[in-house]
Amino acid sequence: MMNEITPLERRADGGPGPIRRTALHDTLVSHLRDMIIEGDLSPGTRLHEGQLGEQLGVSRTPLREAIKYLASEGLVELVPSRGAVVKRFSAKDVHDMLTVLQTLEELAGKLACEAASDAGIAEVRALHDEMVRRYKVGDRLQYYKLNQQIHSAIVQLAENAALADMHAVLQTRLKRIRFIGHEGPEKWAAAVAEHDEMIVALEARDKAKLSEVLGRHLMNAWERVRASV
Amino acid sequence: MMNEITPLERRADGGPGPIRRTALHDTLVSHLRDMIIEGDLSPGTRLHEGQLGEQLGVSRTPLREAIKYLASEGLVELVPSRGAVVKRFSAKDVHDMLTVLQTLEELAGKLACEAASDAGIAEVRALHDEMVRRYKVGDRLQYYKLNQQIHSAIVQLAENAALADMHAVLQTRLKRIRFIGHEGPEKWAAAVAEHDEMIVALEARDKAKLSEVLGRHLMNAWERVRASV
DNA sequence: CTTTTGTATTCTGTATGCAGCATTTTCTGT
DNA sequence: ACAGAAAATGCTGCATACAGAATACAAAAG
Repeated sequence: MMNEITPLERRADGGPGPIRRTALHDTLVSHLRDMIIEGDLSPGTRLHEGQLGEQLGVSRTPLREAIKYLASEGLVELVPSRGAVVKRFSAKDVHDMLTVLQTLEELAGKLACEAASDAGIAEVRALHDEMVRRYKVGDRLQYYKLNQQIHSAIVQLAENAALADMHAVLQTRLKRIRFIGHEGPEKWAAAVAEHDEMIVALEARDKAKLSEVLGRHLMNAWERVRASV
Repeated sequence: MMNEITPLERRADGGPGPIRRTALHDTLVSHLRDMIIEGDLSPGTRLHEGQLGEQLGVSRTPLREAIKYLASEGLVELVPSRGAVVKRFSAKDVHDMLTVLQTLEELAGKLACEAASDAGIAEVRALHDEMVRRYKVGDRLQYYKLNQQIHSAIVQLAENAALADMHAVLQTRLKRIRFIGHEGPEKWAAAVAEHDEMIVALEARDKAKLSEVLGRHLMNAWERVRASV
């Protein structure tokens, strides 16, 4: 990754077309979040208000507001009188997050089997098939993205906003890690196999099974990334 | 509740003594959070930047930053071009939150039995005894506060930062509700009895038992508050 | 050469000002 | 009197400006 830092798309210019005048706050938050996740802002980096604001083409005020938002999300840390730094996660932190994520997904699995519509399940199946396709081609990036989407989709099926919130926060915090985690072929194959079990269990609405597989999947996730943390 | 809205303590004056120049941001966040929890700012209320800032004796800038922080925490909702309003929770929202909280506390119970020091457990016991004392006297407010503290303390014993974070967010969101929930004598007695089971299980480091009791306790919590939501 | 202290610069924290959007009030035509 | 339009008001969103804290640097003392 390590992209150049680019100014935000603002479309404040009189360009034609439907002006997506999305609130700057949201845009900034997403942008910064992505920069952190993708490693443009690595852990420990100080978020320099003046400099960063200039690079993004935004004044300090909305930038500071976005930083505060991300601080509450746990991606950056606020140091009094010294600004904000990108939070650094220890191996234990990652393990802890995965432990909680595991519990949440087990719950999501149970709830999803009860609450999901057939159409919803079909959508997850579609994502799954697409992911397997990417796996066979060896497209790691798209594989990862679809992988995340599937987990999020299952959580969505649970129809529990609080659960979705908590899951999203942890998943975001972990994205930076998972993004890096490059497992070998055999572990990758194992992960795909687990996903296969997942989708089958979901389609069968087998609560216990789905919950178990999701839990196991995340336990193994730790094994897969522990080396790189 | 419904206190007067008071200006923040700032100690910017040249008063003697160790100046607790705690960052204004943190102070503001806590203050606003409390105002929301205690009902000074009820759900649906618009957070008027100018007015509120004047009442608190703070300019709009830091106030806006604090609001953004609380938005990420889920206590307020940001409406583009129309500011922020205190988030309103439906009965389903509360139920969903309790469901997740239940799962998290079950996990916390298991981890606490493994990780807790004897001293840590003793502290929880002390809180528990104090709570029972308050119960017998009928001091509802202190009872509630100690109740919350005990749950938080058990989560702390689990030594899992991510778990503590998620738990804190949900507990904060729910505080507003629980604060209101005034159960009758018999339900109150039942709750205390459950707490008794909890502390015994914790002292015995009985993972399964503690987890089970915590889960049951929160299921019952829903029964206790559902009427008032 | 190392350490310390005073100064200068840089950055954060807070306040204020201005422009644009939303809403409400008022004016006008029927 | 009533409906619609236009003006006016109030508020948010963003930018800028100023003050205080922290850091970096440099000069002087040991």
